[in-house]
Amino acid sequence: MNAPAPAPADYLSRLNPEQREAVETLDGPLLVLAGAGTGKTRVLTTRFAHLLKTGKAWPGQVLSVTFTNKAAREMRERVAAIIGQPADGLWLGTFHALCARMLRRHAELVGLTSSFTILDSDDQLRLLKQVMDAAGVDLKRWPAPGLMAVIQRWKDRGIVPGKVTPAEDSDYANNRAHALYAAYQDRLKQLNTADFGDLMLHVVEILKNHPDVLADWHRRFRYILVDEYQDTNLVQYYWLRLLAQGHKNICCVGDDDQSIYSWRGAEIENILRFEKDFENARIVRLEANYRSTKPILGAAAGLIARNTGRLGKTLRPGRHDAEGDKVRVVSLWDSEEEARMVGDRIEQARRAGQNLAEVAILVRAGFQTRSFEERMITLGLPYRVVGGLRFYERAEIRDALAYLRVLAQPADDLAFERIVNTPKRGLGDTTLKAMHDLARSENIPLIAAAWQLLPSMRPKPRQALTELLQGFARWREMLGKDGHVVVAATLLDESGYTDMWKQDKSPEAPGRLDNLKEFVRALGEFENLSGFLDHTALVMENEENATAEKLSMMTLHAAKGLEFDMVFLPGWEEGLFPSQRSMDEGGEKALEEERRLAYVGITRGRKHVIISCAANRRIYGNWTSSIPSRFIDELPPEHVEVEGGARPRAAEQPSMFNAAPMFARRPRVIEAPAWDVKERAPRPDAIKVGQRVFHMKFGNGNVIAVDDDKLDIEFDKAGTKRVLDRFVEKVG
DNA sequence: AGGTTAGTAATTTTT
DNA sequence: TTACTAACCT
Repeated sequence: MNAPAPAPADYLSRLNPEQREAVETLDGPLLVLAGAGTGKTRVLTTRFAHLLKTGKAWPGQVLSVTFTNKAAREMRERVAAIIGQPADGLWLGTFHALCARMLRRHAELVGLTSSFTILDSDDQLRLLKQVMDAAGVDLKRWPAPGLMAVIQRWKDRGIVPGKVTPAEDSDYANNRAHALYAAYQDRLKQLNTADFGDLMLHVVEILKNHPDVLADWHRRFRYILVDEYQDTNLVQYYWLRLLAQGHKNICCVGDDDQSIYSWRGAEIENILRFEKDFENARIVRLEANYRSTKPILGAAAGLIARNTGRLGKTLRPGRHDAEGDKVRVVSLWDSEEEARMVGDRIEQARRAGQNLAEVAILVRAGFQTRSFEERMITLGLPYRVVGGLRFYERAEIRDALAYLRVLAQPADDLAFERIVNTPKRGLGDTTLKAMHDLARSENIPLIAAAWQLLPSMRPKPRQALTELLQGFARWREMLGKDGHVVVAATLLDESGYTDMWKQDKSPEAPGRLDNLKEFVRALGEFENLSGFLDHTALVMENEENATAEKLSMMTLHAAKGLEFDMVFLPGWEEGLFPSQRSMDEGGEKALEEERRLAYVGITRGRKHVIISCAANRRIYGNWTSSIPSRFIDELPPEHVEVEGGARPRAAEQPSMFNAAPMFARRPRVIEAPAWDVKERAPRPDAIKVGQRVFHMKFGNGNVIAVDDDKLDIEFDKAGTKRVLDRFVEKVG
């Protein structure tokens, strides 16, 4: 380790000049702007190695932060390979895992003990409901999830209950949001628990208010590495800034063009402001892309150039073999035809030898996968849907976890409440209410209240409850001698929980029993119960058997960081993508985020990208017609090949009739108009307001507004719709 | 206490 | 269309 740095190190010679600069600039603040596919992970891990090889730091003196457990695991593996030993003692992990670790050491400074438990989102909501209920809030009028979102946003911004400024306040529940926030935080402390947001919030408070503690951490961490910096929220930024104050050696890697989580509290300003935040900061841009073909890069670059407020960065092909097919844009009549088109092309590609594991369908919203799933089933093409419910979020796993939590922490009211009547024991609202009342008035845990209430209960519930309480006493005793795995299995059997699913006739029941077996097995990988419980709270992920050759379907959000040979991007229609809802909420900023999402989608593809839009789509049971996404028009034509009737909308096309105000604001716009001129030029019999028309899906109606080729039509039967003029015929 | 039915709402979700 | 919740009945 102490060996002098070897001459031109071998691992450096494999890097391109900009990557090398990012690796070798070790001291001082550094922002690495890493475009998609430019070797970000390689830079991150090589930099870690370089820190060690140059003797600048010991492994334990480097703090490496990621967002996902997956990224943390990958980095850990690669670092372990570099240092030639298991990377166990390293400070490498997700923001939340690292904060949990720090908080365990200083818990008492924020009124917790070091054995605090971490709440999952389910528990958070139930607890908040109780708090609101106790405060007399009408939960129908003010649903708890709304307040939960407000509180989470506060926590994302590092705001503790006393510090809610009027500007940051919410009028939720008649201006009681901040009071309820305070009550919720009190309750969390009483239960010795922290929710996800608290992990960051508490640690930042500690570092802010206890200079001695902060100095300790400064002594420990000489170098800080941050991945996906564009996704950090304010409290994460505060945390990093506090920790970096000591040595100022902070290296943040990210891409402002891939910032797609603002709705989760991420502040793109963090990355945009980097140079101002950290004095004498350097910026290195990684722009050589080793992943995709030229047309794919050209299309992506042209699209993202429409965004304002970028740090600026243009991907260029880094490979010599980057020639390839143009990006295809296919327009179809309806969503069923779209699903057929995608299925057919995948089938065709497979016949040509394409590995299905390298094919993906990326959608804006989860529900869109359904029509593709149906299609793949009919065609017999194997697929997997990535995302959705994660292992530890399944009801049966949460129930089993709740049993174990009561075992480990009898005072865990939320867990006890969850399982007290699961399986059904005849203990309903009335019994639960009595327990709650007693627990609150005596200030004791629910389970203690339950013991006290036993004598006064009616025989039937009394017997059921006695059995459960004695069960816990017995299982807890077992824990000392039999080991946690045996106890867990016994507990699930004796409590009647497994029987509940064995008797369940629903088609999911067998799968749930399998999950429970897997759960007990996973438990065996941990030395003790509390280690396992921490893991499940922080590592909520699916372990995928990625071995099988299946095509993948997922949301664009879930696709960030992945790559495929062939990528389908369906549903590029106004309203769906960009999402109307987003734009209603966030305006121009939201539109830019949608555009970044489109950019992320296109840059997932190595060789083939197929974008499609459907003129008609069934949404919530009824047919809705839509027009192609503006993002289709924004693709540089020279990199795109259009199939079907998709055309750019005239508003953004140079023409004698519109002055195209958008061009004025956007200097870096595409020059060439050359789409399919033949198709759009002749429109002799333009439709006017008041014209009676017929539409294949909606029947007859009257035109009430005309916007170039888009018509607003009041249909006799189907209500008012916006459709393209080419789908209607004049009547009368 | 628990099951049934009617009404309503509906993105994205790294931890 | 579906999925979840809240009121309603047994």
